[in-house]
Amino acid sequence: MLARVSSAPTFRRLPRAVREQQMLDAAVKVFSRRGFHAASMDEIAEDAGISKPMVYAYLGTKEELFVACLHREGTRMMHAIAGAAAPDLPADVRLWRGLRAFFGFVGAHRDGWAVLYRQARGEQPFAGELAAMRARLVEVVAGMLDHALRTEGRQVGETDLEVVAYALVGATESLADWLADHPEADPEKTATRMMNVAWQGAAQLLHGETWRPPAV
Amino acid sequence: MLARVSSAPTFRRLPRAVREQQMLDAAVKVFSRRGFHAASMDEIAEDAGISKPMVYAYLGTKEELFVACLHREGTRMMHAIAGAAAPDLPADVRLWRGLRAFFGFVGAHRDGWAVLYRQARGEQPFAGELAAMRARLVEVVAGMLDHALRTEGRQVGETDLEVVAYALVGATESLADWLADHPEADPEKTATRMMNVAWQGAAQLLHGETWRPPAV
Amino acid sequence: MLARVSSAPTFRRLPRAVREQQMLDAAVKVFSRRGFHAASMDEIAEDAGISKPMVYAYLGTKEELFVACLHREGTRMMHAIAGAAAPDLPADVRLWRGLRAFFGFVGAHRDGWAVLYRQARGEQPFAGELAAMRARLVEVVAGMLDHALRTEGRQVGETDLEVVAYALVGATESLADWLADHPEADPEKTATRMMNVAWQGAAQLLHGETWRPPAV
Amino acid sequence: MLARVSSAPTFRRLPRAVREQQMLDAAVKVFSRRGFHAASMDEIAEDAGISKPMVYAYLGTKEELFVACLHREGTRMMHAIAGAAAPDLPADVRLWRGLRAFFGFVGAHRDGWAVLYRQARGEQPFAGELAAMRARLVEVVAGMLDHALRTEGRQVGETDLEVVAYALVGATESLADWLADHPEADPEKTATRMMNVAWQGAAQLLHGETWRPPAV
DNA sequence: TATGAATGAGGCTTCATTCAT
DNA sequence: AATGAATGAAGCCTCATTCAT
Repeated sequence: MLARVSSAPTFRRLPRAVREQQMLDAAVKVFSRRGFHAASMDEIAEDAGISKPMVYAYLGTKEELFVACLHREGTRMMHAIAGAAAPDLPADVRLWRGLRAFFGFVGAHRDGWAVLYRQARGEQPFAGELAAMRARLVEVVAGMLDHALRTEGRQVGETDLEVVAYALVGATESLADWLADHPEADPEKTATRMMNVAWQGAAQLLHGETWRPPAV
Repeated sequence: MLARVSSAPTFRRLPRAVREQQMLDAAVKVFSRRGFHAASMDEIAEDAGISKPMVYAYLGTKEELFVACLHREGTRMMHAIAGAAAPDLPADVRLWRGLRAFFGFVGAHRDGWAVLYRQARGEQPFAGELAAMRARLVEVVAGMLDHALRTEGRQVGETDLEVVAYALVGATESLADWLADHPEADPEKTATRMMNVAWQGAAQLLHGETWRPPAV
Repeated sequence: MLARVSSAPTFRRLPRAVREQQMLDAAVKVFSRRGFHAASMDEIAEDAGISKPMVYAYLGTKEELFVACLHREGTRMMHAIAGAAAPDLPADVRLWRGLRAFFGFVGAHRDGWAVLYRQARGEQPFAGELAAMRARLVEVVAGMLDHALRTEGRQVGETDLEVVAYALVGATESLADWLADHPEADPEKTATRMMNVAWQGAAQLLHGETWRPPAV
Repeated sequence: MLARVSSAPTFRRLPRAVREQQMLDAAVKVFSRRGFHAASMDEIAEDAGISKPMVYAYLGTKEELFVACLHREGTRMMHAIAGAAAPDLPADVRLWRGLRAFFGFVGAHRDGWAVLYRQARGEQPFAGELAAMRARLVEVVAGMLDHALRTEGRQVGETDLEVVAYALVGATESLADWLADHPEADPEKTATRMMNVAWQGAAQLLHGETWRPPAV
């Protein structure tokens, strides 16, 4: 009987950290392609090249897995932004760099982050995770606006600030969606457009030029 | 477990149109509360006080039912807006009235429209339906901007227009979400805030004050 | 083309009440044969000649199904006993008739009740249901003892009564197990034996002949 | 989800006998708390502070492990009883001491033996093991009764003896259950009560006072 | 000796959808 | 017109058990 030739390095039995990343890669891919509900744990496991029980052992429930995806991708995005927009720069520069980094990230992960994020908005169980992420963003943006306002010697109610920040974040998310749907679009150009809308609008507010509803 | 329920003495043999509205009411309610996937045809039928086969006979598949909901609620909203913002008014007045009507509608259907809409964004099968609705909105907004621009003797590339309109619509949707989540918030005030962001930003654009990325 | 001959009465589409009994019959059979855990819903459904979803629709979870079995069989047994031991008879006659009815029932359902009951004692989720049933029995027995004692002009502490009743019930259950495992054994004879142990022991107690631990 | 735990700095490389006892301790604990099926090898291994393959290497299959638990605890109990009830004592003294030792043991291992035993009664695979243990007990009790009968110059059929012994053992088990469920109860008092029921009842039988079913 | 990595198999449960009355 | 009865299909999750280091 011929000796069994040792098979080429098939890379079985990898350490946990590696497998976890493989799983998350697969999960992001499948969740993005199919959506949370239509995605099946079977497909994710198969795509990760591993058996289902391992996915459960390492990353838990389908929901927990989705949250883990959100977490990893969200953290990556946050890092990309934070690395670009240092807190000691002037507000407009920070905003611009932040936006550019954001759209750059989204553009580079067109089938990862943006789609994932879009899925999450509609599914109740992820409200918490998402709210936290968006809250961090809103807070940052509101902080920038507030800082700029104070520099101009002005001040605005907290709710006003929050709502405006919310609108800006919403507009940005909306453009991110748009970008994800238009593979040929240029992230930087999109960032510029958003900057135009955002900054010009905000600039007016900063200068006290408030629009008021006409007397009906 | 299917409980044995004594059938309620409801009115049988209603005309089809009435029954359909009852079903849609129930469907909107259940879809909003549970989300598309978590909603079950059983619950919808029960909530409508009717048997499942009737739902299928009248409104088809679960997906078709959801689309029907989207359709009815979307149409109602469009009517509300269109009725408020006559096309012969000046752009700013139209925008204001449109926004006010929109947020008024969302505020009045906090658990209907906004939630439904949010659900739909994440589910692939409804991309088409939603894209159509948003496209109509974007088109209207872009038209308003374009009209105003031309009045000023200026003109902007089509993509630019679309993207800005997209941003405005996105910001508005975002605030609609916020409104849906804050039952105590005042729709009119929210509309005012949105108007501030939108109009001030747009106004700058209209006057040619474009922000440009700094030379890196 | 030949007309399709109407198939012989295959008895599809039976009313709910009938199907429920069929399911319970199958469930009792399978649970008894395999034990709660080893029993599979698949086998139960197949044995009942129906699809699994119907079982869930009518009788709920596996646990709920088991409880339903316990309930039905327990109730039947209680009826058998109650019908035999009228409350206006003297205590010894009641006890005798009750025991005879009990062992008769167990003997007639050797693969139903006794086995089911035995399964239930070990599984945590059914503690409640079982405790309730046994409590009813213990209460009845204790009542009989108490009644007899009072007739003799004597009285015993409540805990004493409960514990003695518990012991009698335990002995009875034990013999029921024995009977279930010995298909050839005669229920009536077993009842007589149990009566001997129980009544003679109780009789002594009734006459105040208490055993006391010797001085160590 | 398998949490990433830094391995505790336990003592490695213990002698086999020690490790086995650790495992059995853990197994008894987990089986008692969860029941045979709900107990997982994972939890047992973790509770024993050891990896799963070791459990399999030392004690085999889950079933074998359970049997090993039953064995160890049962043997301990038997020793406790045997040590207390020397075979050369009079029957009543033996019975009393045996019962006292038994309930003392159960009381001292409320969450070990009694619960384990209760689990085992319902699970088919352990019928054999349990039957053996109970048979030994029944035999001992029957022997005592027989011995006492012969002392009185009387004799009873073997089945009669077995059944009566079975009833006594059943009553005792039942009270053991009761004791396990009532942490505040006093084992010695429980033993006294059982002795009353058992001995009084048996005593009558020994004296030939047999109860007979009335001619119906 | 000791363990982290890995999986085959199988069970429970749910749901959209349709049939027969 | 209307519904109770019925199911095929599929998904999540868990677990006992073993391999390779």
